[in-house]
This record gives sequence, structure tokens and C-alpha cells, in this order.
Amino acid sequence: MDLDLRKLRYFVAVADRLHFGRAADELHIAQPVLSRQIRALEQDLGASLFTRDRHGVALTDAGRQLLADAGPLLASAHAVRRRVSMAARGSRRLMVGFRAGIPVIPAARAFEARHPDVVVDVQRIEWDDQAPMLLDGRIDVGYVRLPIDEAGLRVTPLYTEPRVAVLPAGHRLAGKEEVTEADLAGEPLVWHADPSTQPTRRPHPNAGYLVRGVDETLEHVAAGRGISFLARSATVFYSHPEVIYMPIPDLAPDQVCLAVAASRTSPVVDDFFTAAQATAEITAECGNYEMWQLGSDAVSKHG
Amino acid sequence: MDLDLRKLRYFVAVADRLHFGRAADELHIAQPVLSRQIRALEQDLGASLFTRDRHGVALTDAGRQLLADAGPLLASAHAVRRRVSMAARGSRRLMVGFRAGIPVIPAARAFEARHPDVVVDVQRIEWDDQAPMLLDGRIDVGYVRLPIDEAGLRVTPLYTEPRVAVLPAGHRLAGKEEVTEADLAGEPLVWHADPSTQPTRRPHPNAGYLVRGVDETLEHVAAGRGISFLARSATVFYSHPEVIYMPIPDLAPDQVCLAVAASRTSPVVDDFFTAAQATAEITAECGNYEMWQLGSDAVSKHG
DNA sequence: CCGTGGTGATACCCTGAAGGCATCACCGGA
DNA sequence: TCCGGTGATGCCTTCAGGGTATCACCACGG
Repeated sequence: MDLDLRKLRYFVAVADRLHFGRAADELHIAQPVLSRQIRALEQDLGASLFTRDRHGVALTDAGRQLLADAGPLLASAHAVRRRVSMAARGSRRLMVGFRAGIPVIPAARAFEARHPDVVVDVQRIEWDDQAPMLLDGRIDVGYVRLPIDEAGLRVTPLYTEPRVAVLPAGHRLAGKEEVTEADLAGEPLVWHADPSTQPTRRPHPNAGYLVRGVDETLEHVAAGRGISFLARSATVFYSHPEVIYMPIPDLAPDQVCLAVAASRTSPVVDDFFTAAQATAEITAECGNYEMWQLGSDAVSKHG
Repeated sequence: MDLDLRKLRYFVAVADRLHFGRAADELHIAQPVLSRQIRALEQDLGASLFTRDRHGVALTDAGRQLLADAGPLLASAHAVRRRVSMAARGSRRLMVGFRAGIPVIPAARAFEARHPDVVVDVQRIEWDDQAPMLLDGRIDVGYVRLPIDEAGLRVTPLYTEPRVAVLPAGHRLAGKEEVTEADLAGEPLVWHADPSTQPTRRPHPNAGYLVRGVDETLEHVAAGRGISFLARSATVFYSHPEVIYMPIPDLAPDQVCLAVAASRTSPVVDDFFTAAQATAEITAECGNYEMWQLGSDAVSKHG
């Protein structure tokens, strides 16, 4: 009748490894048990999920379908459990995630005016975290940057902001007002986990260091390992003496969105959503006022 | 460890009725069993879900939170099971739901050009069905009309279309070119399940008949029980000898959106989504060409 | 004041599913 | 041919889920 989430979790383990023994080991159960559970799941669903023949274990069509669906479902279940725990310990607390450079304060103020009893908690998130943290409930709502995997999320665009190029201080273009994409055509890129720092090209996968977060990016750029791109607002909050920022107007702007787990239905979250949309312009401004007036003078400030 | 969906279903039954005995009856289990399952769930979650005191059963904060989350989660689980069954029986089949008056053919054609192996199945849906059918997987993607409960869905606007007033043939305004909202201020409304037919006012809940679907609406309007409003495209597909349609330009237009269950992540569905967005203008046109040219001449045609 | 009906909780039993261990059947490679 | 490694089976134990009977509690009417 009801899907058994334990069996589903077992299934995912087997599907990931295509190997019953190792999956059982990972799950800390005996292999025969796992074999039986999978068979039971297949019987319950009325569909065979794996083909077990001489050449090992492989997924069937139904198995592929189930694997695609199982992850989000298990994440939702996990999120439910987490939220109930929160509600039980009476913590009227809204966890808001935000990507570097996006100020949450305006929306939080507007929201707390309507919900004085709810504490707004903020937490920095990185690109590779933004979707999972929403899905499993570690954050209730997130200020994210595209691209993002929208599966299981409700994503609403808020505003865009221009990108800037991140160059080492001694770069050959350091004195210019602004640069174009063409100017930087031959430059190596710092390989960042976040694709938004590589808006038009991807470095070779084995090209070099994989970095995560703005601070590390700056460090690598300063070390001359490559250049990168950032949303302009991030430059307000991060600087590095050996790094300069430079407008690059012909690059497509960065899209900031608001996202919640789609399975999430709560008036509190909706109200924050509304507050965030109402204060979107103010939020966008915050990234503006420093850098925009300085323009390329930022070079002298940071350089 | 894993949430038990059976217990969750039991919990919803109790939470809906706030009565263990009747919930147990509904679930076809004995009341003591239900008591124990709920206690087990509470222990599993580490939170009490109900307060049971002299004045009966009531939800705690944690219980309210769980009730809000349980429905979507159970629906997702159901949808997963359904999709696996589909995949198992090898049916490369995409179920597309659509509200009255929205032609699916253009998008289906564009989609089938890219996916010759997938059969596009279409199914009419009503307002009160549109969200549940997406959530539990009876349809994979839906052409819906606002308002819709977006919880658990990904909703993307496609286009808008003007509304028309639906009047009985002998109505005092029957000869006019068009009407305004003010002209109809005093008129009773046919109480339709779909709020989009009552864009600005709601009839009194006990005012009269509750109807569902365009055909019934026309019947009731013809019988003089009230007037109604429809998206213009619906008038292309439905007519009634005793009913006339009349443009009402000052009414906010009807918003047609594309929706999928947010937990759904599938390239096939994504491709249909793309196809539908690409053909949105054509789709909008289909509702246009007959009524728009006729204008108020539709009176003479249908009247 | 005391029954009485209705509520959810508890006690006790039985069945079946989930876990473990030992073992089998099968296959590819030395 | 044997052997290592795979998943499947058989058999046992434990415990969760189901049932019935009953208790404890409370509101209410006589």
C-alpha cells in the first residue's frame, strides 16, 4: 500500500553501486537481507528494477525511473522530519540561505515587522549546496544564483546584477576602465564549482585546482592561476590586495532568484517570499551603491 | 531512521478528524492499533503530535507542521509508484492535462517531432483537479488557469487571454457591443467551483447551485440562475443556444500557465515544457481567431 | 450521588516482516 | 578443473503491526 522508504533507500544504495554486496556493506546490513528487500520492493511495485545476469547488475527502465524519483522523495521525507523537530522544540525560526553578496537584511526586516515572533536565521550557502540544502530542509528559503537545478524547487527571479571580471593586480589590462569578453578570450579560468563564474566557457576538467567560495577564488586569482567572474555585489563584501575587479559590460548579467522547496507549504515561508519580492529593489541596490559609484576606481582601492 | 509512510497516513486520518475511533474506522484498523501507531510515530519523531485531554484531541505545533507536510509527501510517494508502474509496462507516454479552451496540439506536435517514441496523451481537467492530478502523477504536465495552489508545483506563466461575460440570451444587455464590470454589478453569479469565473466577487456560499465545468455553467446561465465569466478561448469550444458571450474589457485577463509537479525531474517532461513555451503564442492564437474577429456578432451566432 | 456511554490507553496474543548466519548455484578466469 | 566472487535460498530469532478484551477517564442525565 504505502511505499516503504527504507526499501527505497536500500534501492538507491544498490542502484548507485550496481553491486549488492558493497551496497549491503554500506548500509550495514547483510547481503542476503538486501537481496530480499529489493525483491520485496520489486514485488510491491509490480516491476523488476534490476536485471541480474552474468554481466552483473543493471537497472531496468522502471529502475531508472525509480532512481530518478527516489532521491527527491527521500530528501522531502528528511525535510519533513527536520521541520517537525523544529516545530516541536517551539523554535519559530526561519532559516534563510543566501549566496555571497546578497544582503538578506531588507527582507528580514520587512518580514519581522509582520512576524515579530519568528526569528530569521541567515546562513551562507555555496553553489553546490543551494539545491540540496533547500530540499532536505536545512534552509527554508534561499537567495540563490542561477544556474540551479530546479528539480523539486520553486524558483522565482528577483533581479539581475552585472558581472565583473576578477583579475590579478598586475594584469596586463589592469589600467583599463572596463574589459570585454574578447579581451579575456585566451585567459585561463579558475575552475570553480559554481558554473556562474564561468558564464561562457568551461575550463578543461583536469586543468587545475577546483575551488569553492569567493575567498578561495580570490586567492587563486591573486596567485595568478587564472581569472574568474563574480556578480558585482560580491565585490562589495570581498576584496583582496592582489586582486582587482573590472566591469565587463558585454557579459550576461547574473540572475538572483528566490527559491523554496516545492514540497514546502507554509504561510510563514510564503510571507518571507512576499517580503523578499517587495524588497528586491532595495536588495539589488545594496550591491550597487559602493561599486557602482567607484567604477574602475575600485582598482586603486583594492590594488 | 526512515519516516514510515503508513504511520504518516494514519496520522493524517487522525489529524483530519481529531478522533481516533472514527479515523481507525476509516482506515479499517482497530482503534488501539491506531493509538499505538500514533504514539510510535510521536516517539520516532521525538515530538508529541496531539494533545489528548478532557476536551478531546487537538494538534500541537509539531502536529500542525506535520499535517501541512504530510499531504504533499504522500502524494509524491503515490506519484513515484505510479510512474514506476508506467515505466515498467514500457509505456513511453506523456499525460498532458489541459483546462477547457486550451489547445494542446501545437505543443504536442512540436514535442513529438523531438520524441517520436513518446505518445502524448491529453486529458481534460477541471479547476479543482488541476493541482491534485499533477501532484499524484495522474498527469505529467498541465495547462492550468490561475488561481492554482502552487504548493508542490512548478508553475510558469504562458500567456493571458481576455475574459468574456456569459449571459442568458434574453439578457437586458444582450444587444450591446461589450459590457463593463459596472454594468453587471448587481447580477447574481453562478457559483462555480473555479474561482476564475468569479474574478472580482464571490457569491454567497449558500446562494445556490454549485456547478463544475463549462457545460454546466452554460446550462445554469441559460436557466437564468446567474451570469458567469469565462476565458475567451473557452467560448470557441463551447456554445449554447440560450447563452451569449460578450467581451468585458475592463476585467483582468485570465492567466494560462504550464505546471508540473515540482518533485518531477525528467528530461521528457522538460522537453515538453520547452515545446509548450515555444508554441505559447500559437496556442494563444487558437483561442483567438474565431471569437476575436466576430466580436459581439457572436451574439447573433449563438443567440 | 451514581450509573452510563463514549473516549483514548493498556494488556496480551498471534502473525509476518526484517534482520542475522550458513549455504547454494552460477559464472569467469587461472 | 578448481577457485574466488557474485547474488539467491533456507532457517532461525526478534520485533513491529495487527487483532480482542479491558481499563481509566470524563461528561452527563437521572
